[in-house]
Amino acid sequence: MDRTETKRDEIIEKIADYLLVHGMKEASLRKMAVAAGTSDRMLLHYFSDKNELLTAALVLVVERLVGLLQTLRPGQMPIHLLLPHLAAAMKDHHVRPYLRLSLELATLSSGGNETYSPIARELCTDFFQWIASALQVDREEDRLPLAALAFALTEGCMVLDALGSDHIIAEAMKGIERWNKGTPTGW
Amino acid sequence: MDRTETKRDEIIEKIADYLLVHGMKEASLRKMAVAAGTSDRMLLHYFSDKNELLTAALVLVVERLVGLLQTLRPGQMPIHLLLPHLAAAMKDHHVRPYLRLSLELATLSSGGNETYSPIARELCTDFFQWIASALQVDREEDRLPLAALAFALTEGCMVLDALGSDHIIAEAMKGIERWNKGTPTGW
DNA sequence: CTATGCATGTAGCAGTCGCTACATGTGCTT
DNA sequence: AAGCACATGTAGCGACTGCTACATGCATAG
Repeated sequence: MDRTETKRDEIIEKIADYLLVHGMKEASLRKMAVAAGTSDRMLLHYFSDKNELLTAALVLVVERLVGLLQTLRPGQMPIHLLLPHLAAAMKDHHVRPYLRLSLELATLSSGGNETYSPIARELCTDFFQWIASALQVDREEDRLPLAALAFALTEGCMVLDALGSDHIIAEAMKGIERWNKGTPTGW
Repeated sequence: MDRTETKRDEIIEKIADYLLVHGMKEASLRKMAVAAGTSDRMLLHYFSDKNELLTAALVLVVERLVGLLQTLRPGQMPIHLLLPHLAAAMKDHHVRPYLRLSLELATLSSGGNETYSPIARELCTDFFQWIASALQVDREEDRLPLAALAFALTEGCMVLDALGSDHIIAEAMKGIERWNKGTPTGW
């Protein structure tokens, strides 16, 4: 492989590391250069601009997530068991950085920055597919709706977690139990 | 009231407007000064620093949200009806800015900035209480857990909305129907 | 050995940021 | 009318941002 290509890839790896730890907010060229063991000057030598660098690094982040989720693939389980499993995964220090980063990217999107929203969507789609594949359902037609439900709930818990509102998360988990014991009369 | 106090309050009102439209990312002293019809110089005359200004404005945002939610208080309804109601509220152009801002504040918190996390928590607590009060339950002990569940789900939908993943939101809504028709055998 | 091309360092530009020093104006009190 | 406190304008500092111009290295091909 081209020496230039190799160097590029090394840089991308280190920037991906950096982004997962420090997030987009800390991603200035100078800081990333230090993290990659080079200079801002060199980052712009290997990449045409900051945008291209970040895009390449975020694509790698997505690839890493896919790999990580494959190693974590749990046996299929019904949704009322899967949800607490997901809430726990949110705290897992392997998974958490990806969720934190996707939250940050979602916020950027929400703020009008459309640069990275395709990548952010892909991050989320991967999570979604993973949940869908881990879901045990009676009728196959229920898989996607219930997976979407579980995913939305997980994202919500992530926001609450970011706020440090752990007590609301705990209440929500109790809510799942109530829901599972579902008293159809009341609803 | 003190003239200074009056001027301060005027500024706070306009900054709150600005934050709800443009978010924290666009909240530089110079930009906010233009929005408030004054100069950055004057903002720092009425407030000791940017932090104090933003805190005051965000407190007002919280107060406004409380008022807004009171006017929107729907009749109590069971959770399977409330959830689509909440998903719709998320798109409402009165409510949406508050959700967007709380998402941004949550992301800031998640990134280590603890300056505004108390205010962000309060924003969320207010939403949570509002949902709890709008919930119709058989057993009073189910109110908080189910409200927390509904709230987490709403926050999750907000993230998906920020990403433009409307199709996943739609799936999640279908998932709620499935859940409501709950086939206990499968779960 | 020389020449060409890539790698890298140094320095700096133009912009934004939060914040401040200094001066001027303006209106109220005595 | 004089003086004083507050209001406001102008200008700028030092730090950071993305990015670039210019020069020097070094290595490999002819």
